[in-house]
Amino acid sequence: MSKRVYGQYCGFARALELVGERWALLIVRDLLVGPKRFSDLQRGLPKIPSNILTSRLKELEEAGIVQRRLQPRPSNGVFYELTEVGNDLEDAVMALGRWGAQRLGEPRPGEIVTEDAMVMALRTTFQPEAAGRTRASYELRLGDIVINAKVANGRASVVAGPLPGADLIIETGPAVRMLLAREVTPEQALKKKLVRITGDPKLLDRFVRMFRIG
Amino acid sequence: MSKRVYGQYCGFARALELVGERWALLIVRDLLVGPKRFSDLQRGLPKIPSNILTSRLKELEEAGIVQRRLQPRPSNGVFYELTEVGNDLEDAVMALGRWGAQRLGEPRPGEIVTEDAMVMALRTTFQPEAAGRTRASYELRLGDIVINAKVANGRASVVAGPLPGADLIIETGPAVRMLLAREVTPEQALKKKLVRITGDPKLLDRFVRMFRIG
DNA sequence: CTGGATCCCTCACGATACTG
DNA sequence: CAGTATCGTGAGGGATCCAG
Repeated sequence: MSKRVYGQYCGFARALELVGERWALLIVRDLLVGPKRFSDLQRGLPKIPSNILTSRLKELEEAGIVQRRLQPRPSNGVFYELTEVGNDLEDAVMALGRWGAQRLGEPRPGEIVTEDAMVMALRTTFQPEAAGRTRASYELRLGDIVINAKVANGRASVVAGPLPGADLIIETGPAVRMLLAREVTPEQALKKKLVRITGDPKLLDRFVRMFRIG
Repeated sequence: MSKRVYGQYCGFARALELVGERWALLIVRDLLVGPKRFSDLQRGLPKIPSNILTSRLKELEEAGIVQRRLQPRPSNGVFYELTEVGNDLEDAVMALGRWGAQRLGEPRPGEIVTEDAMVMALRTTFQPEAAGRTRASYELRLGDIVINAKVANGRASVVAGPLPGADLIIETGPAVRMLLAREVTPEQALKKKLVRITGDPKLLDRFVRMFRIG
């Protein structure tokens, strides 16, 4: 990493030296959702070669962004988690994600959706002002990916996994992007079967007001 | 660029595909300050090989982030400027710059400070809440780099160049980082001759309250 | 199974030189 | 000024192998 240097005394350049390498910020993105083991990261980043993952993790660890933790029992093994410094990258990751989401377009052949990406996408698109005093919980299903979001007090908590008792269950696919980007209305999306819901349709209206692209 | 792909249908991954290549975001950083010609960019990024600059500019243009403009007279030639899409990267650049500035430390041997980097650094560190109703103008000199900042209505306009009639002139060097990071107080900085001012010292206190790292 | 290490191959990157 | 041309290197990609 010491060779990949920009030669500028500048915070932004320094940031790129630390996390600008290929794959590095995607690893951070997944770790922002929660600690993970090596193989979890591989699953979330199917196209990363294992040697690259190894060296990125080592670099991120040396940079003080990630730390290894030996899990006791059960589930012995090594876990990787963000340090506080690493967690501070959240703002930057969300800002870039927000920008990218606006230019996402339709999925390209072979592109996959992962659980962590979806969690971060929802966190990224959350609009606190639009939430107001809303209090609602959602379970969002995309294929076999299930995540959930709880909105309260103008904040959203988005994590992986199902949420029994959610106010609304939304079943959808990659077309959910069109919904969040308001290229279709909730009505249209339901009619065109881009989404299927279990619960009060009004909660879907609220959802697209609180989580949106652009 | 089409080969350097992450295979994920995710806004953040898409963003990295568009601007994640080495040097790309540094070019964007400089263009956020204003349109530039090829040689201006080279001057601001002394370590970038010209062929790399060429191909990055081409990629950024194809991605709709940068546009070439043929300048009529005077100063015939090609100018590069950000499109609106490119300008929308400002939030992300500032967020990353803010993170990096906190881990900047002391300059490494051979590291340089450029005008554009300094302009963006000041924009990045501006804290609107701390500005309040302040109305002040500053000229900041680092070696032969001169930039200026005007603060009014809770907003700061930071651009390159001198500002005749500025309320305060601050002459300093890379040690300005310690000041913005509040590792030294303005008093100490003046006493240790890390900065020299022309104008009311109270304006320096205001300055470090409005522009700060961390 | 997890958590890597090792090998090889290729192409993108980087340095330098040169040109319309 | 605004780039090409050329060429060497090494990081990234992909497969395979191995230890606990």
